Amino acid sequence: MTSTDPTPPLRPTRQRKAVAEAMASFADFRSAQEIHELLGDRGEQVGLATVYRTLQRLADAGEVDVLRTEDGEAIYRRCSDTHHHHLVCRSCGATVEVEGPTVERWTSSMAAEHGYADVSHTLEIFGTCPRCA
Amino acid sequence: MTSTDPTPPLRPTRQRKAVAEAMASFADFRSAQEIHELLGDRGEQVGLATVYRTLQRLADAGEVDVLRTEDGEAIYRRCSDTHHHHLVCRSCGATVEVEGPTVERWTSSMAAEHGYADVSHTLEIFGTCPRCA
DNA sequence: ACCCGAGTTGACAATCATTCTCAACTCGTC
DNA sequence: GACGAGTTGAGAATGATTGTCAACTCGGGT
Repeated sequence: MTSTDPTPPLRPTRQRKAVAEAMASFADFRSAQEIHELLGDRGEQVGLATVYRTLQRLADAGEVDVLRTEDGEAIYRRCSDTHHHHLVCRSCGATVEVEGPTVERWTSSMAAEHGYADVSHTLEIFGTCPRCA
Repeated sequence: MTSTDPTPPLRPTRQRKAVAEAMASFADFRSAQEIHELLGDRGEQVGLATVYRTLQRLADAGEVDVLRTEDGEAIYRRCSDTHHHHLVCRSCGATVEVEGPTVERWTSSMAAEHGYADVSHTLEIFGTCPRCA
């Protein structure tokens, strides 16, 4: 293997910083297009393609969570670095990160019971938050 | 209420039967396009738009499950009528329906803890099935 | 300061799944 | 056998996302 293939250099460009800042400025899930728009409002001119590329990197790096709306659109949100799930308000989008050993254990045992290995899972909870109730 | 608005008439057309049969012929998740193709192979000529429409009806009626692949494509599968989740093989797509009060309870309590009402959730488990291991 | 190559960017074209449009068609019924 | 509502299909339209590629920017030498 000739490939040491270290972390390929990542440059802190104006655009990347702008996206990172934008992501830090809201707590719910937003679509790439919305984020792009938000950048425009802030006066930070960033190409849509770049927004997509950057969000993808961030997602790969585990710095943002990606979800799919009912109609298949990808939405993003900054997140903590530990494994967790989301409790999302159907009406206003307010999001709470939740976690706990219960589900983790349950999914593992279900998988084991059927002989599945290398298990991972996705779990999202939707509801109406107290403020929207 | 003037609206008795009963089940709007649903006609058992050749196309709808064909799709229903097709859905019964496989046990994993397939995309609308794949299902359309499968119909073609079977000699049942059905328009793509109709396949989409029919799948949507079936999904609304709860007769098929819909999932989103990593890249946002919708995939369908016939399912039992009770609430359940899926254990899907990442490599061959083999699917097992799983259910249990544990998760249901966990999600409810999490929601309650944060004051969320009207809760629903989605949960999918991915892994490598025994045959693909 | 200046040069250079690799990593980046952006405008725009290209993809691709899904939905829309609407005239022609089919069912079950009268 | 005719009627009207529900259906269908071909193709256009939509909309998110990705690809293309020439121009640009960074940071490390020199």
